[in-house]
Amino acid sequence: MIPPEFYQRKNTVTIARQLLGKVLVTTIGGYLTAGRIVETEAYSHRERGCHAFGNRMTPRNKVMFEVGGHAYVYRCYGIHHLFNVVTNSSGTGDAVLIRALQPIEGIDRMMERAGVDLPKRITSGPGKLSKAMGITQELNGAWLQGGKVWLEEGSPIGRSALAASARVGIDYAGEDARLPWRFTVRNNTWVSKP
DNA sequence: TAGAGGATTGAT
DNA sequence: TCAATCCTCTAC
Repeated sequence: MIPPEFYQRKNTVTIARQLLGKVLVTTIGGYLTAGRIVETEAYSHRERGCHAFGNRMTPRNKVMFEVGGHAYVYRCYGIHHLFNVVTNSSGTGDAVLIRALQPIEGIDRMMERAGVDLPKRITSGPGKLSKAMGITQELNGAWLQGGKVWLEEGSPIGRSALAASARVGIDYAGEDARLPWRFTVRNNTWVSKP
């Protein structure tokens, strides 16, 4: 299990990069499901793409201001749940969005939850991967050290296999939308299509 | 308290 | 290209 210190470092962008290759595990509903992280996005309170921009705290995003190592889950477009890992120190407001996984354990269960019949369709985006893993807003604020959800060490991603690009779906962030803070595993089938 | 809009998805 | 769908935030 990855210790709290991993999440509590200052540089959220570095954490987002290092999360690639690690394994997200949930035991929701009594079923073990796990997937290797192949796509992440960093969000810092210093830029407009982030819910916590300008240290703005609301009932929705208050978990982002907890100390690194918590889960931040929120509903988007009234339909989808998005799963984030809170980073940095208490009161900062940084997080990393998990956008795509390569299924490892419980693939049948994940397909059933997502309502699809092809493994490839399970995690083709942040909304669907949350559904497949059983992640709901009940996990908002969960401590990522066992219990229902946590991360494990996986296979590290080599420098040549790592790609950085602009983040998705935050046009409203203006200049900040162009920051190369989306990290993917190059040529990996499971990375979401833009 | 009303109104606008969103870190998405899948069908057209 | 666009609707689904509902919670959250902002302004009045």
